[in-house]
Amino acid sequence: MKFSKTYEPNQYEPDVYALWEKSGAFKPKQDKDKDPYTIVMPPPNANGNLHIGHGLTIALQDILIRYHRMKGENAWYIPGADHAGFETWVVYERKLEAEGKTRFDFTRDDLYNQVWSFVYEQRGNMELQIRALGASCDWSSLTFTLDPKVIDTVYGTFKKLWDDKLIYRGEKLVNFCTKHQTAFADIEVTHKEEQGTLWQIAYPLVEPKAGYTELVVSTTRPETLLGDTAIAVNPKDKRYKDLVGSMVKLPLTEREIPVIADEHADMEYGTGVVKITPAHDQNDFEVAQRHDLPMITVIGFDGKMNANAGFNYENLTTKQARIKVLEALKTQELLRGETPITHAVGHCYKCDTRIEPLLKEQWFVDVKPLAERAIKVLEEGKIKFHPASKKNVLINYLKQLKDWNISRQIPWGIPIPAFVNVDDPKDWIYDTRVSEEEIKVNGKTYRRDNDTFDTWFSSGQWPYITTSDRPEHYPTSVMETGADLLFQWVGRMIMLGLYVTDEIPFKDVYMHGMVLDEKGQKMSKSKGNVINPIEIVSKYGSDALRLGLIASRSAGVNQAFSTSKVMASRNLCNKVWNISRLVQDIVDNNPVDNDKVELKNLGEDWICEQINQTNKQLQKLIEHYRFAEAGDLIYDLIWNKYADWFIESEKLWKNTNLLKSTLEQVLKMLHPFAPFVTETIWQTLSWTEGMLIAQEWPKPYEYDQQKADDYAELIDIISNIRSHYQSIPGSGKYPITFHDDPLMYDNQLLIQHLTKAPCVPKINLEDAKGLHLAIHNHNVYIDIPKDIHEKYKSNLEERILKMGQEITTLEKRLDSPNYVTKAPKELVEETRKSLTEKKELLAKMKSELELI
RNA sequence: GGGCGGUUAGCUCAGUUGGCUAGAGCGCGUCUUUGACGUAGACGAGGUCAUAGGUUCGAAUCCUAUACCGCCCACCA
Repeated sequence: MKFSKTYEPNQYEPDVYALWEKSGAFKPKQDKDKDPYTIVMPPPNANGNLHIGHGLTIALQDILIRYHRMKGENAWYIPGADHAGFETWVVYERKLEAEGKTRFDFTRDDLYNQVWSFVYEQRGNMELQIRALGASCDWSSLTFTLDPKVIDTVYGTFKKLWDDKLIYRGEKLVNFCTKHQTAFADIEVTHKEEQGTLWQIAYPLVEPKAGYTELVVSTTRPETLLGDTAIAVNPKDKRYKDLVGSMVKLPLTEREIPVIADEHADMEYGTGVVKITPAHDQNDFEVAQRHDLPMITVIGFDGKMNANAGFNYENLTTKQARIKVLEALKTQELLRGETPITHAVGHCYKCDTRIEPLLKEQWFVDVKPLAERAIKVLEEGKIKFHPASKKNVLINYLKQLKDWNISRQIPWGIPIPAFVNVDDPKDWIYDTRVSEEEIKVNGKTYRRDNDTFDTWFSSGQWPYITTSDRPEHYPTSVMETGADLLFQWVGRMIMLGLYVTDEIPFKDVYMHGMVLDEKGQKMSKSKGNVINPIEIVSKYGSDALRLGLIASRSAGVNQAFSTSKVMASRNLCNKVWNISRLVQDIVDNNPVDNDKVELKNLGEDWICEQINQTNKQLQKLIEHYRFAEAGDLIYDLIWNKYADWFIESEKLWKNTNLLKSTLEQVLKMLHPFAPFVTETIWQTLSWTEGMLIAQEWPKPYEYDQQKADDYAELIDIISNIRSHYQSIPGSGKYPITFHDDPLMYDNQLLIQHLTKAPCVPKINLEDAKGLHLAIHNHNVYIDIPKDIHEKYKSNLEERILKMGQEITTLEKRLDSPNYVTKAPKELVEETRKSLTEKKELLAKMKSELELI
């Protein structure tokens, strides 16, 4: 293969990925002497396409995996696919709807099979996209969330919770979406601020008492009045003290309900009297439990009023019922007023339907003991969080966590392995024969629960399910996922991990923020501002997307996507490509018959120093999850050091073996960040063997520090000369002269080459003329004609002024006795040194000015 | 109501335990057919680090308050 003039990612990426996959490089080594390093990929929706957030996730995880693989660890990156219960179900149900069918036309098993084939058709897409992003994951260990081993483990956990009495079947208020016909966990409900109305309604006392004939309550949902079973006042409320125990007439009905005393009633709010509708309000439900009140359901699962609401209201939607109730109240002169309010209302996160709290029998996990254990390990710092602040956020969440409803009324998911006695609704048994609708046990007939598990109940067990074949990889090394999943996923993995395995599921948690659109807005299909990662890949290359995504991004912070960063990254890839092209060219034209790497020129020690420093720093940054800084660092090495100085210098020196060696090191260090271009180069270079992905992380060079420092001085000298060349009036370049300066003398050619000076002769001191530059301890002259020198005077004066200011600053600092005594010695010493140097420079510049 | 985060160059953002002249990319200006790269090279301009106090020899960094902007959680009827 030859190097083309520009790097065309599309031409190489698919082949390179195939090469890696075929070679088995993605499989973890089984070397017992090496540490395992494990990352479980958060399983993308098997049915969906990847979004830009996946691009970020995979970039971060793959950087870690490739780095640790090169460090010689047994790196294992485990891919997954999520059946995404509710998400996929919504998509499928829409499809059914389009075909004029509903879920009720089929049995659960039929539906399950249909969705299975539907997902199976789509699944390849997602996996291809993961490949396009360069994920070096072990495909042979891909786990689908409905694989038998997942279901087995989930059933085992359910049974263990059952036996430990941490699972119970309870009739409680659940968050119900009447459109999707399923319940949700609390965390899945989206709360939105809404404008509403607060109506004041009078409930007449059966027997007037203590000067009252009626009590006025406030409500935002008058239609639920039909299900009221009490009204409550605060026990400390003196106004109503004597009324507690009295009965009021429930408007629009024939019922009479009691006045009770409960803390829930807020004396400050409205009249201080609150209606209690236990079957349709979480607080009221709790009040009813305390006071043993009846619960009357007046809204059905279809979102319409039911028979309990009375024949006037039955079958009306809640909206219609509200209007009718208000009209009736008005007619009966029981409406006492209305005020507009803003309040938070729960909505279905998928279809935005208002969530209806309804009484329903469901399976609940008693989370308290699980949460307590999780809180303990978190407080002990056993799991490190990036960003660190997420730890306390999670602890606070776990402290107030309520019991977890794990039943979902959708067919697409893991069936709950529980059966109920057809003759005794309290008699539930655990059995995994979920494909049978009815089973017989001990002569009794049991009917299966048709519900499925909440997806997070199975995902919450992901780390130990996916690593079960190689237990040495559990606990996993790091859980990298989106910050939005802290509660619903990370928290549950910790709780369930501790409960089932007695171990933490992962040692570190790294949470990335959301990738916003270029304007900083959240991406959404409805806004039409979604960026497709695969489009970016085809336009700029996978490496460019990765580097662009990690740039300027820190843990947990939402940040805009930036095309300019992607382009800058694409340019870097092209730069490395061209560096390699040149190096290959030099190697071809300057063959050597050995492979001994020798440092022969100043800049060679310097580049070795720079590579070593970058290597050391890079490792530190990756290990601390500072990806953006790591990306910057390697960019800086390649572009500003390797290409701009070393390669430019090597055009003169042509140290073939060193060029080979340093290029290899640079490619290795860049590889975790830009795997495709670096591997493509590795495969194209004439002398490299094997695959870059499987190379060892580079070892530091030995070099001469003095020589490296000398070259750093040359860089300053050359930069200084270039800068002056630009600011000297006119565009002419003039000879650079010096006298008695070994560094200058030894590097005349280099200086000439890099400054494009016409010549760099050594002269006698008395012949020195023109512009005098004093850089470090070097006296350099730019031999400009006298008239131009005159014009240049103001420039010199400016520099003198600036230098004077710098000196004053340093002097002030050193004059302060506190600084001298309290600041670290080295720092003070450095300040002194710097002051002396600057003073010398100033003197030189002043004498220079006098000469003009 | 509770909690978390942000405010640094024209734009998007870095800046780890306080320490030398506060950085990057893009953008901007001037110059450049150099043995690879114009997706390039050289040079340069641009910041009172939101505001006000405080701690300190020293603050973008720590503390307090204020303003504005985001996000998350929450049953206010």
